[in-house]
Amino acid sequence: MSDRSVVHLQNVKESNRNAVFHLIRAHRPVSRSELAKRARLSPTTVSSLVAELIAERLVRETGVGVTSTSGRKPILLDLQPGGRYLAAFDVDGHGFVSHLYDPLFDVRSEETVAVADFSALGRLLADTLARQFAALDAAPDRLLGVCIGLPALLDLEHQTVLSSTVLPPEAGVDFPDTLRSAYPGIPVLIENESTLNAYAELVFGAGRPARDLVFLDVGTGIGAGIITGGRRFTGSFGKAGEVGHMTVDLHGPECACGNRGCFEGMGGVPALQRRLAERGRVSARNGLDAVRADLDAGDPLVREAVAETAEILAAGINNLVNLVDPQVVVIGGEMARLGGPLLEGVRARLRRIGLKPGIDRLEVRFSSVPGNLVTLGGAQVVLDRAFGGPGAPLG
Amino acid sequence: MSDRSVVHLQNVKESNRNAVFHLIRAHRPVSRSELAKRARLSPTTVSSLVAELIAERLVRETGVGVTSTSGRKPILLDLQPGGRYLAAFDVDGHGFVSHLYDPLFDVRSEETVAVADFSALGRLLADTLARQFAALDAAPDRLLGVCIGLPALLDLEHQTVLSSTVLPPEAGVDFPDTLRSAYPGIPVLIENESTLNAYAELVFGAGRPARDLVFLDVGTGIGAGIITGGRRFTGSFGKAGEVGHMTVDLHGPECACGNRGCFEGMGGVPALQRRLAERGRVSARNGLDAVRADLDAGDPLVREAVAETAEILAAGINNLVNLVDPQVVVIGGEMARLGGPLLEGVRARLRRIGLKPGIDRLEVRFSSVPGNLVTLGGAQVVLDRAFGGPGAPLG
DNA sequence: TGAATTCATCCAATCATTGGAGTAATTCCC
DNA sequence: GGGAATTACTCCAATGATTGGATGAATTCA
Repeated sequence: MSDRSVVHLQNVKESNRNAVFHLIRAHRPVSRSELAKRARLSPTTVSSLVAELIAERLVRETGVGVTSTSGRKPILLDLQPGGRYLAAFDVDGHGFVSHLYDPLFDVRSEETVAVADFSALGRLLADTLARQFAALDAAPDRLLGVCIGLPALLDLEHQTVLSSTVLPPEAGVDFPDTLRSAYPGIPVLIENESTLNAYAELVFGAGRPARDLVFLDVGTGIGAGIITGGRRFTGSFGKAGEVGHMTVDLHGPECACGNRGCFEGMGGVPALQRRLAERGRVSARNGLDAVRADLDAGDPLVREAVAETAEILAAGINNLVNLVDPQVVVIGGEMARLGGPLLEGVRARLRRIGLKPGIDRLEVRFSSVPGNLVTLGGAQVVLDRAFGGPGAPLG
Repeated sequence: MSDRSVVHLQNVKESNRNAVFHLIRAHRPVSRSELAKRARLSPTTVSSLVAELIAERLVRETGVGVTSTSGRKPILLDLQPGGRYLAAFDVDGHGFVSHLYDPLFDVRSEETVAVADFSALGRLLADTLARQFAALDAAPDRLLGVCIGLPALLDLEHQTVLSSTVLPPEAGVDFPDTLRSAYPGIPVLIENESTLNAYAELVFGAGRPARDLVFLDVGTGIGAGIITGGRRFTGSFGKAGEVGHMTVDLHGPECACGNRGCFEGMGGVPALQRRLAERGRVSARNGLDAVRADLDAGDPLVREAVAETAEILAAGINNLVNLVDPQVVVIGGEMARLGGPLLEGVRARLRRIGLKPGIDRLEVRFSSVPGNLVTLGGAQVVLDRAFGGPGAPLG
């Protein structure tokens, strides 16, 4: 660890190449000369680094730009669509989605696979990826890396799966290694699903750019993905964000975990359905769309039940805000289907109970990113790994 | 921000010089040859960097070592005691302590100042420092930096004081600037007191080294200092760790903040005194030493009251553990005077309510660092700033 | 006493960035 | 329309930092 900070000369070039890549991504299309100014590198250096990026199929020249004054027009550089690929899987208890992105984050290939036998998960992931590459008529050395998004407890330092309550037990913990041996030399990363949700919202989400963000996944259970200082944060044992069993009511109802007044026991979807049932408003379907309809129709008893849930959620959010102090909290999961009425309830309650004046600067919203948050976040993780993004190091 | 990652050639040397400094600090006394192996730098480079460090009075040759086998004996390098200084203040509502450390973290000068007129705080800090340097007969260019530890809300990005409920209002927010103009060119940093407590425990604390740690200051109020991934964490608005008003009991007693069942309202010292009073066990003195005595004497009613407090504390700690997932939680503040009986109560309760198996790996203890945690942490912050430690960058 | 070993330094070479000269392309202005 | 000015990019020699190999110094072992 202590020798991490040592800079070996060959790293300098790589580091600057990555910096130039990030600058192109952030300001595309952009000229060499502008890159030199932004990076504070000499034009010579930028030219040579750009030449490398072009040779690696990451960047291309894309025409000429305009100058506000006189002088030669700049050659604009942009990322090369379809030049290299970022693979990301979104795995759940039923199967997985595989997305192949290019560095522009356009989906170049998509496949959804229902898994019957999870003991073959590793092979299925590898085969799917191979199929997708074959369909694109691209060589696998065009792959920059793979990220597997998982609803599981992970040891990120050793990149191993510890356990999961969502995946069938026969999935085991070796499937990332199966993928690794199928693609030797290509980084295969694993990351927690909630964390990827949060990361995708941070990187691709609307609103002002944030460095600290919490994604709250409210469904049957409640889990959180946490970003602090622009980095994915998973805690020392990989279980940061396991907020479901945070105590919000010492004398509340008993939870399956043995404690009382757990956040997910009182704020999750089952608790809402219980509140609806108590009021004689049972929604037969599992989904909450019917509840949303009742809500919009103005049913006062349904409103009451949702308002109670909003209060619980606000209390839990307030707890995590007092601890993590993010700029943005994103609410996702099944509960988000309740839409505006729920969100407004949470916001109003938060304004009442939160610490002033910080609470007024907090942004609480639903997801604003189109597409699959897990694979988007996963692709960004792969990009970070390849080009030294904020969450990279370690390697 | 994006041009941060660019490596300019002159940074390479500085970065490696810093790496060598850290290695000397970590493995002292140590030879050039061993440094080269550890840093994976060539012997030549190490020699030249060490020569610079010696010229800067940071390092000195300190004799010869032994080789397990044959061969020339190595010249051992060590930090130079009293060569350069790290200044750190611990400011509270009554005055401040000033400590001058050397890079070995030996206190070279200590002064305690009671402040009558806080509007002159900046000048008092500067004068105290000048007096200390004069007494040491050292030039102020030997100062590597200053850190002011404050019980206040801070904007660390702009290094400004936002507000404080502990400091008298006449202290204002400009006193760091007064110090800055008194010592031009010397970095004057500010940092939150709780965060420094946590940082000092992380860096100097006993037990296995941790990368994620929470320091819980339990007194009249409850505040937390948080370290994640070895970095001081203060959140986006500087208020991370304001756990005092975390809800632990939605139907609990009303708090001054307007909510019910706040952590500090139920787990702080006043709540304990209330519990004692309810049982006819009033400790007249403010301090908890008398309570500790009753506890040790085996008074069952006092034990009961302390056990209740331990349960509340465990619930709050469990909440923050589920969110931040640290390896270590350190309990400090007035409440720590209750010693073992309280700690055991908290641990036992945590084992019952915490998520398995993670909770069994969590270490909960009192402070294990002798000396002033705030100035120790502050001195480390100054060192980080000067030599690119984990929490440094930005500059 | 000599061979082997380890530590540290000197020196020429290497790698990456830099500054300046040189070329290319475009606008301004006469 | 053509020259001056301006901006973009590239070639080339120079600079700064690290490196590898040779050299010298100090020590142990046989």
